[in-house]
Amino acid sequence: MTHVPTHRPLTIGELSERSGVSPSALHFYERNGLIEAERTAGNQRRYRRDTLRRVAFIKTSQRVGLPLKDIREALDSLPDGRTPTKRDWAKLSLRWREELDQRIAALEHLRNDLDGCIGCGCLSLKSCTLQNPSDELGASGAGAQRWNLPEAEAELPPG
Amino acid sequence: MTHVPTHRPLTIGELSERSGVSPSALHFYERNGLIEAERTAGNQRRYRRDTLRRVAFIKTSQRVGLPLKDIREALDSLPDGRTPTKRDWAKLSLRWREELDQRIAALEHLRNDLDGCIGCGCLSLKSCTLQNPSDELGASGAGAQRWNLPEAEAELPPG
DNA sequence: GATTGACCTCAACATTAGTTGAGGTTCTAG
DNA sequence: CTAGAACCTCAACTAATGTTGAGGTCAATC
Repeated sequence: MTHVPTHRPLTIGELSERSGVSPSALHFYERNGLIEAERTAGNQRRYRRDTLRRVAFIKTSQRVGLPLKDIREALDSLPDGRTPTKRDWAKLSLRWREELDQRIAALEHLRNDLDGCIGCGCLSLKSCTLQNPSDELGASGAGAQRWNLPEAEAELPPG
Repeated sequence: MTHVPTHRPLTIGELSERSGVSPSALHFYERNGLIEAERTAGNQRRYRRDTLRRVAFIKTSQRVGLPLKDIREALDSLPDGRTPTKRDWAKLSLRWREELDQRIAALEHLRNDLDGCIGCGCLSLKSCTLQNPSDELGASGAGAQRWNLPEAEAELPPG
């Protein structure tokens, strides 16, 4: 076996291949403060190996449905070691879990409404539950959620 | 009460107010073939009243997570009466339900994986379940919804 | 020392779902 | 008839999440 120094930093190609994230996306993450890299004398990126874990965290968070902005905040909130440790991950993943729970609950609620409306066909803007989602997510808690819901119910843009 | 003729077509302002969809969005839907309108002599839009139902259908479909493209296809697939009738709605809502089921299942799967990984902290790109999505959200991501945590106010630096 | 693949930056484009604004017209109430 | 609200079109912009390409440099190999 060739001796491959385990601590050698990763090139962008290596990080890309190992993480499954394209180089252009890695550039993008860097521009947006999600990851960082040292540079060689010739200005090429060299990633510390724990960047792999960082990228893994980003990917998982995206799967949960979080926008990069929030993921960045989460990462920024970590003690300055930055890349999530086991302990960090445990904490953050609990938060992610709550988000997931809410998301699932909202979809299940919608499914219920949908079931109630199949065969009804009213789709009434006034009375159909499906058309009046506001109480739904409001009731489901924290007031934190907001999807593409029609907040326009209250107000239309000023003429 | 003033006598308001029930069959008078709707102006865009009326449709907007009654549907909770902004005029600009209605324009947008029209440009994309989701709704249509007749015009007055002076070129203003007049919507048949069943457009309300059509817009309701669009909104609900969006809540399920479908992109407009798919919603348009569904509408286009209807017998030429176009705006979904009760019967149409029953058929389509069954399809929507399947969509929803899949989305929910995918999220639940993810939640399971997340639970399995809390405290594990590996986030290994090779072995962690979380890092190896089995075709879950990746495929169904067409209309993947994003939920914004409202407290997240920080901005990403300009691209 | 030349080649070649990997890398660099910067700008533009892609997609989805719209919003905003400028500049002009129509409709309706008084 | 006129004022003002509502409407029209068209273009440009927003936001998120990147991708693509042009033009040029670096690094490793023959």
